[in-house]
Amino acid sequence: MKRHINVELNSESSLRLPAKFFQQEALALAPQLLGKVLVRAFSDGKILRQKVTELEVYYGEEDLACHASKGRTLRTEVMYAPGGLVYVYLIYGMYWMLNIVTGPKEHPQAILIRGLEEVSGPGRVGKFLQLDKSFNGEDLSKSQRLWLEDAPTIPSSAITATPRIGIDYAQHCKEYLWRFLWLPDK
DNA sequence: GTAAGGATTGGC
DNA sequence: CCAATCCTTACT
Repeated sequence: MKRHINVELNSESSLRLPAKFFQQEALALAPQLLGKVLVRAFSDGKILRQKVTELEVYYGEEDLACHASKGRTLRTEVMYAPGGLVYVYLIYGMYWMLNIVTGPKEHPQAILIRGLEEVSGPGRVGKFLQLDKSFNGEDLSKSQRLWLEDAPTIPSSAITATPRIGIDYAQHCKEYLWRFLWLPDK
């Protein structure tokens, strides 16, 4: 008798993090997101899996470094959606930045994925995952090409917080310790 | 319509 | 140090 051994198929894995996980407030979610597995599946069957090692929080219209500080525009609209969607935008005309929208509806906030196990730098992350404009608004709880899977929580002793990178214009907000790094050997 | 500048990177 | 490269925004 034939048995059902292929219960856990790629994108249908029970490990996939649900929308609810991403609907926590960004600053509470950030340390939990470190160590989670980012998965990118291609139409030819190839799959990339990398743990998240570095990220930054962009929180609310009051945060001068957050794109939502410019108000609600076509570009920032996705950040006003409930957590679990992806915010992708082009910077310096060449790099696609991967952000995860967090928090409840109408509370603009997102987490920028700056580094993976074998990929350093947010521009390189986008290139590695072959992201483009079509990923903006992608639903991580349903997508067949990009999602996150659960993994053990990183102990706080292995997490370092620093100011965010490249936001010198953000006045007092540039001092916030909203960049989080997972340093496994610390 | 037009111009300025950016959540970056790599090369000189 | 600075060019690459183009989208979004804020002006006129």
